[in-house]
Amino acid sequence: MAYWLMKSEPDVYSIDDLERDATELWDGVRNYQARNFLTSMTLGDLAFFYHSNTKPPGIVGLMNIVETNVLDPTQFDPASKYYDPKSPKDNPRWYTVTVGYVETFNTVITLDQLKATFTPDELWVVRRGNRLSVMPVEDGVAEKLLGMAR
DNA sequence: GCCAACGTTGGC
DNA sequence: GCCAACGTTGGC
Repeated sequence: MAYWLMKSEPDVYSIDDLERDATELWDGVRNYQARNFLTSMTLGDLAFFYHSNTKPPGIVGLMNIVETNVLDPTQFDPASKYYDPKSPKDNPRWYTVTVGYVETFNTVITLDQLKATFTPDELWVVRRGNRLSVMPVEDGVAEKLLGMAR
């Protein structure tokens, strides 16, 4: 079982939205490196939910992966902001996962705390200028994060 | 295949 | 709202 970190702007989709919905198709990722991480996820993997573009940014909870290699339907929807007219219908570019709600942490693990605890090599989210929205988290780092959250 | 222009992300 | 970082696009 692997650990991941996935970002979302809470104004767009938050941990509270996921708690309400129970599961959600994680659509709209349009970056190849992030897509490759999504397609390498397996059932039962756990993912930290990170709120970006908010005050304070940080890890707010935990999700699990309940469905893998799901076609992202928004790539074929001209009305969607994630529409990708260059994605071939017979060889779609964008696959993702369905996530399930696991828990909301009692306190946000803020970006400041993350920077104080982990090096940029240990946790990519503290890398300067990092824009990747899906990234792996090493087991040891994940266990430390769970300890900080509880 | 290079690289300038452009668009987006995301912290501050 | 600003702007640094950086991925993508498109002209050549």
